[in-house]
Amino acid sequence: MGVAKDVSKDIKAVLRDQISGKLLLPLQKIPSERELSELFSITRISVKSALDSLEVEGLIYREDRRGWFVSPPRIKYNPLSRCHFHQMIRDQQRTAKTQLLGVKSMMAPSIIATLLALSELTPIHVIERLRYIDGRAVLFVENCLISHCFPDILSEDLAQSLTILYATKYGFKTNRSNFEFIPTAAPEHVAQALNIRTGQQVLKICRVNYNQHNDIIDCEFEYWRTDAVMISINN
Amino acid sequence: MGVAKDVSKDIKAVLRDQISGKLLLPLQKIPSERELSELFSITRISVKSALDSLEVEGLIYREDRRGWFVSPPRIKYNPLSRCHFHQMIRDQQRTAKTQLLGVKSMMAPSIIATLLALSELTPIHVIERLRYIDGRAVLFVENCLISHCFPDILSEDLAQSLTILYATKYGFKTNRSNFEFIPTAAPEHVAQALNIRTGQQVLKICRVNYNQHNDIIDCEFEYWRTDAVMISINN
DNA sequence: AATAACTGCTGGACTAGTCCAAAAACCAAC
DNA sequence: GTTGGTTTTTGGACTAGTCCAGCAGTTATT
Repeated sequence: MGVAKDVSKDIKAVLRDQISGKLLLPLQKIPSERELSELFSITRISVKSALDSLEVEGLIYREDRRGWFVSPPRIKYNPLSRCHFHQMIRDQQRTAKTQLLGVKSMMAPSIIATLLALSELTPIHVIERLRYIDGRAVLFVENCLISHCFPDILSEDLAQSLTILYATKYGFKTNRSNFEFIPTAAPEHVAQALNIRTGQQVLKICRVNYNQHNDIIDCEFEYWRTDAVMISINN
Repeated sequence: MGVAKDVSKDIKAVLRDQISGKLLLPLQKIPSERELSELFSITRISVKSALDSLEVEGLIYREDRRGWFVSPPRIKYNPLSRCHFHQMIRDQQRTAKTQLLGVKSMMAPSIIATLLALSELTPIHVIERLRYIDGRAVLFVENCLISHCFPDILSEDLAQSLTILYATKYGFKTNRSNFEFIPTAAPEHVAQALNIRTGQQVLKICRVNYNQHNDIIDCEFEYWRTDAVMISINN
């Protein structure tokens, strides 16, 4: 889309300034597109364009038909630390919440089968969850578990940390993981859950987990709102 | 921007299909926005919106006033492997090129000083380079070196690997590094170099390098075209 | 043969609207 | 007090154009 250059340079600079100057605080609402277009005497399309650009930058985010809001600071995600979601968020003085969206049991589709190194028709469980930080839905997670490794797991509370559940109920420790971080667009079902537009940018993380015997136990697809996270690695 | 929903769903699906079906090949040009708008009987704005969305997905990219093109496969970037850029690209059967954009010598601004753990006014060299994969500019790099650690470095060929230069000329080995990966928008000078629009999404990588004595020797800012790369970690 | 000027094509930026659907606020009826 | 419509507000999607600037290829000039 027309990305802000001349007319919208103004409004971008003003908003950026207001945000960095703490006049607009995290989670606070920004005036509506129509208001801004009147304030700056430009079309709503140009306003949208400027807001889009600030959104890419990670300064603001939109909620469908609710308005635009200032983004809170990014969470630091260290893939090398064996720390589960709630712990990580708590360590950064933020509050976390997990909501179970649904569970499906099915035969592993080919992409998943390849990732999990399954050679033939194998049943898997797919657990879909939505994670919140400070009350805002920022992460959609899809876990694919090899069913026979986790008998009876569906009767457990799946809103808790799966890593902990693996350890306590099955004696599995996540020994190592393979990660892939891919900036891409949100697929339909993810966009819907995160309340963003289909095709909007997200950070996709594909993760394959190995237990202490070096067996693959599950894989995970995470979709983060890009303004909510940064990857941090110290080695 | 209006992200593709109804009218533009069509055009998105068609292009996606043509690309995955290899009817449109990497680096190949897509029909112009005006042509597409006639072909699908929709406005150019709607076409733009659909193309924008495919761009976010990483399937296509634009070149200013030249047209839209199909993205080649992403490069896998493993931050834990001590492998320099040209080596990494070669290992993936692609061709790399580095172009020196310029060198500045200055006092470290506060952000850099903090990163490099400098306590007082310290001169640094800033080396700006542009990296190409298969002839396409995909990576803008800014290296900030503490000047007194690298006497006379400016007389060297700076288009080669700095890691290698550090080792051969100064006996420095990059022992470990801290990384931060941040999906954000391209600043003005980066956008210009990469030939993308200001404010377009990029993957920003901040990296601080330590030598074998555990001293910070330099820091680096990388800005990747998001469709050109994925981060891959195995541990 | 080299260079400068022209020209068409491309995306960039923008104006001025319209219609729609979801969310939220409001208000009246129960 | 709660429920259930109605109205208002908000962003989503779209139409139908305009003008501009950079790129590339051609043509005319030197």
